[in-house]
Amino acid sequence: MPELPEVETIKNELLPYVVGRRISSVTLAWEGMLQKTTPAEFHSSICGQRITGISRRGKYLIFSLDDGDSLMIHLRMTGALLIGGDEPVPDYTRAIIHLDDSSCIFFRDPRKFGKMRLVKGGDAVFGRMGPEPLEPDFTPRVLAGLLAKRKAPLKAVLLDQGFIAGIGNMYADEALFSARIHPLRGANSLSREESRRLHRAIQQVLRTAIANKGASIRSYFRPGGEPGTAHVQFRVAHRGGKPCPVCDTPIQRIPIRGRGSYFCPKCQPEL
DNA sequence: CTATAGACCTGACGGC
DNA sequence: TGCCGTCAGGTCTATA
Repeated sequence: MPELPEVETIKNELLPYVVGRRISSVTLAWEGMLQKTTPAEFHSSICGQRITGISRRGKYLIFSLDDGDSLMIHLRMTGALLIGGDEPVPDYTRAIIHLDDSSCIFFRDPRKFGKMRLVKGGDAVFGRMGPEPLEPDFTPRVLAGLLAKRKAPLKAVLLDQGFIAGIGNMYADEALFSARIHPLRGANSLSREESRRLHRAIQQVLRTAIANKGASIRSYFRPGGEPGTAHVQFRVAHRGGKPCPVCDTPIQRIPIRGRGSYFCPKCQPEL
């Protein structure tokens, strides 16, 4: 499932294929993926525009278009953007963005959770969104300040995009393991030392995953169709019942806020 | 303001 | 073999 490292990889690998290309048309196989736009409005706005760049904010991809509009794409759980030529359309393709060199981008999404939105002029609009965890302004001090304001379980807080942008279920678990902190700890209960460890763990886990081109734990594929390899290094995420790589204790799985949360009960003690 | 529950979706999987 | 229930989780919306 695409989180920050996966979306970053998709952006990086899509970029050389689409920058400078003009969008000739868009085929919508599932109109429910459009947000705040009718299909007619969407088509008339997007067709003919040239793609000048792609950026990422949290888990959003933003395609910049040459008359100042932005195409925002969120892949949610099972979305993928695949570079296509004249091969048959992949299963579960919900939209096809046709480009002027007769290539295209397939928006494949088995569960239909993914969203597209065209924003006219100005900056792309997001909901409440916290700092980018890999930007220089995300300092240990900033994280400590944010944590102090929240008393919900740390796991729930890390998944809140208004707290930090881009972290999802897998990387929240990996970061908490790396920092040796239990996922149910109240966010405002961390010591200065623990908060510093968490800051370091978040950055290290995300950077490593980007270097490995993302984690293909379920339906994530890179634009060329290849999987990523970040999941090979996962130490707790989706490893329920398997031995902890540090102490051999079986990895536990508990639901927190409706999400499966994996951790080592010995390396991440409750108190 | 924070916190939480439900809705959106459908493939995969276990039990009978 | 097939049917059915349950689970997976990112984000938006509604409610306390």
